[in-house]
Amino acid sequence: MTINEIAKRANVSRTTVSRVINGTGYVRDELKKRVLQVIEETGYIPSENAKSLRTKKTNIIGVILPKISTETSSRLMNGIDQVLAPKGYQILLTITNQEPAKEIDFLHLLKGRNVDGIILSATHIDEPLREEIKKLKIPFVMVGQAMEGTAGVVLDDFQATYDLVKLFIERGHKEIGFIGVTEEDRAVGYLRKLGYMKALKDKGLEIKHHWMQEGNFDAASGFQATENMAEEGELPSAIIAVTDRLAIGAMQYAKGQGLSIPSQLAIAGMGASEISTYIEPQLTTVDFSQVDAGVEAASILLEQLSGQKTDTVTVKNNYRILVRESI
Amino acid sequence: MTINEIAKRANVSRTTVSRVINGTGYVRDELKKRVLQVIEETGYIPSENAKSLRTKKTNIIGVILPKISTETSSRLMNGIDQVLAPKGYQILLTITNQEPAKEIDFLHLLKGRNVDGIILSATHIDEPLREEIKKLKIPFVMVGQAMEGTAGVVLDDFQATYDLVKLFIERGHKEIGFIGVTEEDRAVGYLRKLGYMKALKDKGLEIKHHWMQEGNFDAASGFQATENMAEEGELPSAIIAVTDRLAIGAMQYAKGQGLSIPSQLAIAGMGASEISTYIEPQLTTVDFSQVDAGVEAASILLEQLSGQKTDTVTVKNNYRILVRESI
DNA sequence: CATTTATAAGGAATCGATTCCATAACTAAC
DNA sequence: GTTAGTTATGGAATCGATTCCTTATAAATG
Repeated sequence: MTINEIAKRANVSRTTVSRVINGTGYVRDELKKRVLQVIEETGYIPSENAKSLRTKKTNIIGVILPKISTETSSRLMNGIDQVLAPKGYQILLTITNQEPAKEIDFLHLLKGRNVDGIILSATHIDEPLREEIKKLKIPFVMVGQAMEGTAGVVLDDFQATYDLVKLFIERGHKEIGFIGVTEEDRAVGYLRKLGYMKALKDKGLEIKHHWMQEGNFDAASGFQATENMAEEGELPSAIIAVTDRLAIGAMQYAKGQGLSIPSQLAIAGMGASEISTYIEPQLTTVDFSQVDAGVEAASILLEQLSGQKTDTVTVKNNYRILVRESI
Repeated sequence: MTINEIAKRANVSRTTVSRVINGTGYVRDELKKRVLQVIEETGYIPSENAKSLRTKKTNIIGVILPKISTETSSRLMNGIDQVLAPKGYQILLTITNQEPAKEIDFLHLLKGRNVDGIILSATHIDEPLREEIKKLKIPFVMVGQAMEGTAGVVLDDFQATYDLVKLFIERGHKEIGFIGVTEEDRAVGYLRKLGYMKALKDKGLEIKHHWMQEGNFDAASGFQATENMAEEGELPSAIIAVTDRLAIGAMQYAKGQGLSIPSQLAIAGMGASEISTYIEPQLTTVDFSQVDAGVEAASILLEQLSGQKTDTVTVKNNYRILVRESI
């Protein structure tokens, strides 16, 4: 079924059919009825493809995510969709599975698909990627990472960690351990570590090497990291982990050793995962409100789409420390 | 930048440029080089849009999900993407937010976008939807729900629940409570309840009315449901909840009452959520392997895409009961 | 009554690709 | 030396819509 077919059946020109569908221009009531009738009968659905070839608007937004099965990503998507769907935009989803090269591939691919805009959730960002982004020339918003001259929503990983450490210090802790991840992950690995170190330094506390451990992203490595701390010297009185899962691993270790939380070992995570509310004791964590970040990113994109110059807007998304039983 | 522009700059016809890009037909090496050079210089990316208008293939698969921020959905997406991405397909994602009317809207929308195929994860399915699916005429796979004459991947909610109850009975339990959800959710609400009741009946156990409670999808309602059981009579010796969160609510109630799990109250959930492994005691649950379901659904779709007649294939996805500390 | 102006509808160009068809030159075969 | 096959290229149609332009009638204005 094409517009030509409809035109023929309704005995009008395809121009008229187009007018009826889009409600533009003048069409006699009688013809309009006839056309609508035929459309109804045939179940005709206009080809968005052909339409957007002519109008140069696809109503599709490309989204590039590092992973899909994480609370971070799905919350972000949730926020993005909340804003985009009511405006009639669909989401073309691409997932890099953390492979850096794919980010550039997908940028090309999305451009080739003539998407109206792109939202990129990047875990790291290097020079080639920066280059590609600069030559994009279509509405673009980056989330999770800042980039000069590009609109973005950043989560203040540095400050959040800083504040979390400060909270511990204000509560009297002087020995604060840290379980991080690889610095290749700029936000979670690098910036959070920096926030931790800066806070200790500012408050005149010693940074002990064995109190800084590194895990990957699962609970087992949080357990291991805590064990390492204990074996390489004394356990601190408090531990901050850069993800909730790592924190839960630390909790498991503490429980296994018969240490009471928080009196003998205070523990905090980051990310406000669902688990953090169900674990016992309930885990203190930082909520980066990823949903809001998605909403914000999509909103900025919509502004760009409507022609406003918001290229260099960088919004810092709010975080909240959720103080719960574990500290 | 269009193919015409490239043709002009390379001083060849657009036909030749097309041949170079697609590696079809005959092109002199010299010309090929010249064209590639120009493409490189200009950063030209062919319009998939124009391409698919002509070729009638978009390499896009539409996916309709009830929600995005659930482990079920993101696991499913994970599986789908694993299969589709390597084959060069992109995913156009639409989210109904549980609004039934949107399923039909999105079906139309996706068809209008000329997607090559559609995967629908439906929570319920009524006559209008059935009608729409029948007139689709493009490769289509349904997951989570079976439908006559349509390819699909189903999770055997009935049998899984049946088996879970059977397991309890084999372990000596004679008083088994059930926390369900609204029957409007056919799989989680209706089928699981049926499985529970059938198992009790088959084993000659009494179905006590107050042992069958209904919650929504959060832990609080699981807590509430368990409290109701206790207040309306005696607590059973075991409780099966249709989601892990409900089960966790039940656990919270039990802990609050000083009941030891599993000796005084055995508890099992369903869904194999991440939390289930971290909660204490670790929750016994049913893993429906949603990732596999996604893989399976995408694979069936690929078969249809390659022209095979797999319209009526319905694959039952395997489930596994994960026996852990809570029973 | 002549001349705008609003209403109404269609013809044809256009968007950016692919692909069928025609043509030409060169090589190989009988 | 004609015929057939291979290599090489471009012209033009096509996909399914939108939109500019033209034309025709009817109503309104001076």
